Amino acid sequence: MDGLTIAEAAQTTGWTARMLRYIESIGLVEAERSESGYRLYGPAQLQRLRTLRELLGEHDIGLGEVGFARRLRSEPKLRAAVDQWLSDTARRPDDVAPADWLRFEQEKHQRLLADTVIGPTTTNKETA
Amino acid sequence: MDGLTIAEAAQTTGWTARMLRYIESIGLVEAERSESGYRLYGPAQLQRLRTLRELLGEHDIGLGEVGFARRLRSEPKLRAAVDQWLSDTARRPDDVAPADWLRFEQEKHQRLLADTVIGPTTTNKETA
DNA sequence: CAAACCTTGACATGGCCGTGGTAAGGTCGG
DNA sequence: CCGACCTTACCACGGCCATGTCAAGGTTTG
Repeated sequence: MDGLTIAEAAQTTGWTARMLRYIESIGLVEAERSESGYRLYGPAQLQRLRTLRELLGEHDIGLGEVGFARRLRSEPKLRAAVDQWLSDTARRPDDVAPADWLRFEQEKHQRLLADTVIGPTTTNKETA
Repeated sequence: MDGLTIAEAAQTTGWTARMLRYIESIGLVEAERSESGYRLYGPAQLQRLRTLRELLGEHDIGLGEVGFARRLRSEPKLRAAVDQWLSDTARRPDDVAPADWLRFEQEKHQRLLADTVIGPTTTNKETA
């Protein structure tokens, strides 16, 4: 059998055994398994665990964010959607609404209200 | 004054006024302000809010993740660090540890134990 | 001016995250 | 064979996230 057991790996990397299991459960750094099911950490994993620790320490992020970054890279569709939304920051749909979009939106607003006017005070009390 | 008020914007976009404020507080979609401080949503913001809603609905992510994605793009240092860690997935430091890294690590382990041996049972009871 | 809107700020909730602990049971090494 | 280790599964707890709700006070408008 080659590779450190989970407790040994925990010690050399600075995590706890518990966290090593957790880290594995969220898809970052998974260990090999011995025939009987014991986790075995090789040099690659150990290094990875150490750098992960550094990563979290230096920047203000958590395991969750790293996991999300991983999703971003493994799900190109998601990546594309998010990226597009982010770059869309200042794009105004002039082409869609000619000039008086405002009145348009407000009229729609009125229409919506009209449809909902059933309550007493008619007060627009957070009509969610 | 041009632009929808927060309640109007909430209605046409499907969010609640509360959430519009929250979304602004975390840096996504911020509205203009009238002289007296009222939030004013223009067509660009409205569109953005709608697409944001779609984004969250279609993929399984939350406002937090979008915020993080934004950080990734605005903090190149962070981006680089995370990206590097992620791509590092299978890189083994053969160059660092010649061949018997295992024994090396295990000896270090022993040394650590030796230094800590003070308790009674010496049991390696999760020596964290 | 009064009603209905807006502002910020604070408190409250339910759910998930990171973590620890423990129990029931298999494995390994002297 | 026994003690120390490993496994999974569960419960627990504090913290933060996403929301709601309310209070105190300004603004807009019929």
